[in-house]
Amino acid sequence: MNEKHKLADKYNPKDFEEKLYENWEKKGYFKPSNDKTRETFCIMMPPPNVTGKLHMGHALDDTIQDILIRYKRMRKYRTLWLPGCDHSAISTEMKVVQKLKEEGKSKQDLGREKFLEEAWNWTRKYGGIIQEQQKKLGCSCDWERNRFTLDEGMSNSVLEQFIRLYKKGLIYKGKRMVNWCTSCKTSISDAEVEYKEESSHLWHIRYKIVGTEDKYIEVATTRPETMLGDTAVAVHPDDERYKDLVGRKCILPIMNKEIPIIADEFVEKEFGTGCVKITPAHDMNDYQAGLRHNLDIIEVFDENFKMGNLVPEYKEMDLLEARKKIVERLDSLGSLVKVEDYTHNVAKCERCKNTIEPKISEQWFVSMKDLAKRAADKVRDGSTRFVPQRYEKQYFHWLDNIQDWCISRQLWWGHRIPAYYCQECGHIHVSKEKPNNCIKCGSKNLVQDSDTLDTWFSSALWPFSTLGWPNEDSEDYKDFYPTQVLVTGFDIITFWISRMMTQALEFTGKVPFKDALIHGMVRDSQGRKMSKTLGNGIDPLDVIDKYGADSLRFSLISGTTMGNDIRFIPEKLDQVSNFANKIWNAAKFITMNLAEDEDIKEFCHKVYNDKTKEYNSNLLKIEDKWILNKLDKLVVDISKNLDNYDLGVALDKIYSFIWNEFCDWYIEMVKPRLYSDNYQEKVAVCDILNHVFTQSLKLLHPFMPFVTSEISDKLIKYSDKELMVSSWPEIREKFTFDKEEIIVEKLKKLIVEIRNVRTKMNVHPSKKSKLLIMKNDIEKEIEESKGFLTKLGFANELIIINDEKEIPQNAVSIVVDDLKIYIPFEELVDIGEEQKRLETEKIKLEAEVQRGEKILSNPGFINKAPQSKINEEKSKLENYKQMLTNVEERLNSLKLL
RNA sequence: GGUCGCUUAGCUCAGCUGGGAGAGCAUCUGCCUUACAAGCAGGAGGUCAUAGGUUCGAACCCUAUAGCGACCACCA
Repeated sequence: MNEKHKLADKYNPKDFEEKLYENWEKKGYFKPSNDKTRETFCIMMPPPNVTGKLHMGHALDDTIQDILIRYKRMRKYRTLWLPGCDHSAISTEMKVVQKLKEEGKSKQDLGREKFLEEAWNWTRKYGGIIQEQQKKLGCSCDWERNRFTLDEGMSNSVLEQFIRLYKKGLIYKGKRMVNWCTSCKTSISDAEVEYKEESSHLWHIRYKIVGTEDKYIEVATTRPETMLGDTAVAVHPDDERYKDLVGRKCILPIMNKEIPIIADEFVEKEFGTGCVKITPAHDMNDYQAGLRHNLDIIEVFDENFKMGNLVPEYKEMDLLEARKKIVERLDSLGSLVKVEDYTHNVAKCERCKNTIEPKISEQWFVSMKDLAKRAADKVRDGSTRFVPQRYEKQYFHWLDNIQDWCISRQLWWGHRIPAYYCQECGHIHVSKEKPNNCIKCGSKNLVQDSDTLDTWFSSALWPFSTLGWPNEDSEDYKDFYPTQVLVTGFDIITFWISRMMTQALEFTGKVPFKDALIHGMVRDSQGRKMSKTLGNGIDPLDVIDKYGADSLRFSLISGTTMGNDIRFIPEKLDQVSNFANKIWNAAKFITMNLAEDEDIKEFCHKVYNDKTKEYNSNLLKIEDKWILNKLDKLVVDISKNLDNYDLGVALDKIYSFIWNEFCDWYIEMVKPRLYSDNYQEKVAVCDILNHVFTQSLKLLHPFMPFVTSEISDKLIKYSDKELMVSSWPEIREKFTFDKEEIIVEKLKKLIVEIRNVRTKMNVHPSKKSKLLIMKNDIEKEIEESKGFLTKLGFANELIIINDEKEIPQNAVSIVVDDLKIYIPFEELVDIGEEQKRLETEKIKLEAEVQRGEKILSNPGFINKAPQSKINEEKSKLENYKQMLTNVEERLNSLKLL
């Protein structure tokens, strides 16, 4: 026996998963085919953080992509799944800063050059861990095309992008109020801010109205320390309470300064006292109001967000401490009216969770309005499609309300902004290389902007920069762009999808992908987010280690719908293990029964002709035709599901085909032939078993690549192709064996009935009896199916009878449709029980008949339902009537006994 | 406040354009049947959140309500 045929005794994923992967990679199976006549199918992997580790979200994302890629590869598309990593500016920089801090050093101590060196070292050391983990998951991506957002090519794309946008006037520099992370010390975009509820207080402070002795205007604030920088108090223009105060002035306590009382629509009358203090330097709304009313902007804090020098007493004081002091002072001045408890949302940095402060600073922006409109239109006209469609609303909402995109970050790790400032005349040069002289004044004293670009600025180019853009003649770009589908979570529709769309349309004139496939979030078994703080995260690597990658993949896909969140239920893993084990055992059974090599070579592969794609009917028994027909239909179904991204449905179908049809029925049906003395028949059975099983494994392969390959590659002796590079089963338009399928389904029902009757009569399985079957127009098929009918019907003999006279007087009759079977009564133990059983059945059948008659007498149904439906109901009714008659007959015959 | 989603068996979820309620797990009964006890064969268990509407017919379409969740905006 050839070594290749041997499977291990038990399913143990550790024995083969890693080996298989290495082999696939070594053989170059992940690379796109060289056959350029084939249609291409390309997915860009959303680049994970280079510093990241694989979590369940990635596992889901990668599994979905791998399924699609493997499927299309087997469908003989020229598939490319391009992997890569993102330099993830803030989080990497944070980690390196942290490391330096532990060594007692700071970023500034090192200087930019050294720091970057340090960051690169760090990246090389810790980066790429995630890619090793993706390999464990079985991701069949082309590692030779692996990209990193900071590599040379990608950096060049980014420069090109910046310069082109700048020259077009779409990038500008401006002074704006931005979100400033006080810990990362950089601006961040709106999308990177998250809000957290905190309990605090609402301080009511009164400002004395100028020209009065004891009239005050009362404001409510959560940040009393900013009052030093107030430049106005605002009320709503329609607020009757304060109407006469508008235009007057009040006195800012502590500062003893007169500030105006203004009216502005943004004030909500119902909130607090209806009066707002305006601090343009430290609040987004106040800033806007300040611009509208031409107010002074007075900064209260210094650049480190300590108190500034407005009141020398507070200089460099911590903000919270200053708040305390100022409140005390206001209290002593009699300006503090009351303090309320209050919970409100505080802006936090998404990355470092520290406080965000609004800050006015000079930043680079991309003007988004026109770009956004184009991006939205391309989804509106269907060029790019969201799956599920409902997510396009989120996309539209974002783009229709777009703000300009702040792209500069005060970080070092990233793409440095290619802007050079002349130190003499201040002229800004934007170019890839540093110019030698200022084109305006000729000075050689040029200094590059110290800021870097937002991470998403480079990610926005991912679908085409990875393929060689801006070189539009590059082979990959020509071959694979635009890509087919982008797979990602709904959380980055705004961050990423919308930006890829805008940039792709601007630079390539095409949408970057046809479909945006959006999946949900993986949650814990109680539906909570997996998070470090809760400690409820499940490490996919642990799962792989314990259950194997296939099990993890299965548990993430089975029974789920695209776009909905997924609860990760550890118990599901047991289900998969059982399934894998089931397949494993089926494979063992088939290998075990395979005839010797020489004979196989002679006989096998006659049942299915690879070239004509036809079955050789002469060699097929009825049950073979049944399973083949089912298989053919399954192939069509699953292909359709996969094309529509209904992965969960597809997986569950193949699962139940393998288990419930192939294993539970077909293998059992075929056993008598397999154990028979007719050698030729035996080999034919092996051939069909082999065929059906390997075709099923192909269908399962995208979902569970390892176990299917291990089995198939060891089982299929006659194919040179390994499973992952073999062809998808033939998708047929017509099914050859519909008739046989129907007959076998009837026989199955019959067998189930026989077993039921026996069970109900407490007949032990080991007890065999005769079966008599009434001759009808499918006699030939019955004859053919004698083998399995006998085995599964617990019979020692099956006799076809022609005449009712041949029925033993005391026999149990079982009727399914037009099939009638009789079991001699002597084995039936308890007549009373049988009578009871039949009576219950009679009641059921009577109900069925009633129902059928009711429906068919419904004029609405008869007039409006489709004819096929009506016919269906009619034939059902006929069947039930027939069954009812039979039951009644049997009851009568029992009574005679 | 705006938008969207979810509510189906004890648990976790399917249910693909309206036509007799499904799977896995759990539970119960009977089986060590020579691939598999990680198994086989059966059973029980659901007013499909609630209330209306459309329809001959609704888990599915429409309208409201409730609970849960997400996203966006705002939160002085």
